[in-house]
Amino acid sequence: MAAQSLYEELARQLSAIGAVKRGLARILPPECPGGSAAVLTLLERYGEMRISRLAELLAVDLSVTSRHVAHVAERGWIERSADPADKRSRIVRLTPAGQSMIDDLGLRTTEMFAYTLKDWSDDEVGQLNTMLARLRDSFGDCRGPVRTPEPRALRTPAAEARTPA
Amino acid sequence: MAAQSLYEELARQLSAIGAVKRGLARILPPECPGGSAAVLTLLERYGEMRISRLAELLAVDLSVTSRHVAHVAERGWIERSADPADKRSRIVRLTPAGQSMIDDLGLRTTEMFAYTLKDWSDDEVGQLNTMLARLRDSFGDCRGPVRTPEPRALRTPAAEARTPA
DNA sequence: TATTGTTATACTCTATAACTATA
DNA sequence: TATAGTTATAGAGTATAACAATA
Repeated sequence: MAAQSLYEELARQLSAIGAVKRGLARILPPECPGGSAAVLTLLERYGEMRISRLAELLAVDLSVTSRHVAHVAERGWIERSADPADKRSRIVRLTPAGQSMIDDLGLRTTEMFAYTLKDWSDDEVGQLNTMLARLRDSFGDCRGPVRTPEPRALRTPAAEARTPA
Repeated sequence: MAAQSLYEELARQLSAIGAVKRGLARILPPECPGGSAAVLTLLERYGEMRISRLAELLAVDLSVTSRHVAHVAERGWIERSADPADKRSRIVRLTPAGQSMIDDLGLRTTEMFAYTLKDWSDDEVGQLNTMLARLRDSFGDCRGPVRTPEPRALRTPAAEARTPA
């Protein structure tokens, strides 16, 4: 629990951090926009998974994830196979071409940050990563029909959406 | 200059922080989406200014800023007056109604963060703010046709956009 | 009846380009 | 010729709702 001015400043910082995200997006290959890159990166990190799990990790709606997955699959970077345990589900898995794309993405990202963050130490970048991860965690997903009709109503809602496991 | 894995992790964190931004956007009044809120907030913080300066502070294109400004002006939250020093420019200024909206935004934001970040200390929120500001600063704007063909070209650009006071 | 995934539709934010009016 | 601002157009990302197939 911090002071109001700190919260308002945080809101400003988050709003402005979009410029950094756009800078990062600008170095991506035209065929592989941000949503596609996010899908590939998560599959590399966590291995094959169902699309619904991908949606949880991306923290976006399943419908959005389905579109990203379709885009990536059309380019041969992933495979979708039936889930033997549940015929409604499909398992998504990286292909060698997808791995190549990920390697390319890693090179681009690293080059960008190596230049822009050249005066940051490992420890400082690590701290930022840690705090961003904690922010996401604290924020949970906070989705669902909250809509803040009267701000006080915010106290109750959907913390349940954050217990996936 | 940090390790590659830290940079890739940072890219992931930035990608995922979108969920937090969307959570924040979800509590805004329907008439006042994120772009409008950003305009109002900057005018409160830095006072009246030209639209081009607003664009620098928002770190988006002037055309985008023009649209946000038009949206906000239509609702009576700001006034646009001619700049006596340069007839091409227009000076943008908050109205009392705009100030009221800002107060409402501040309440919503604070209530949201007070709930989601209730286990963060003032110092921790402050540290996150500081690091985000530094990240933006290090990143500069990195817009324009750089495309990082040779990173050294990046050294020159607009750090002047960040000397508001 | 609930869940997985797909698709259609709509909205926000953004950039580029073309245009005007000044400088 | 260059800059400030506007507008039109296009693209990426997202959410909601309706739907099909399966649980």
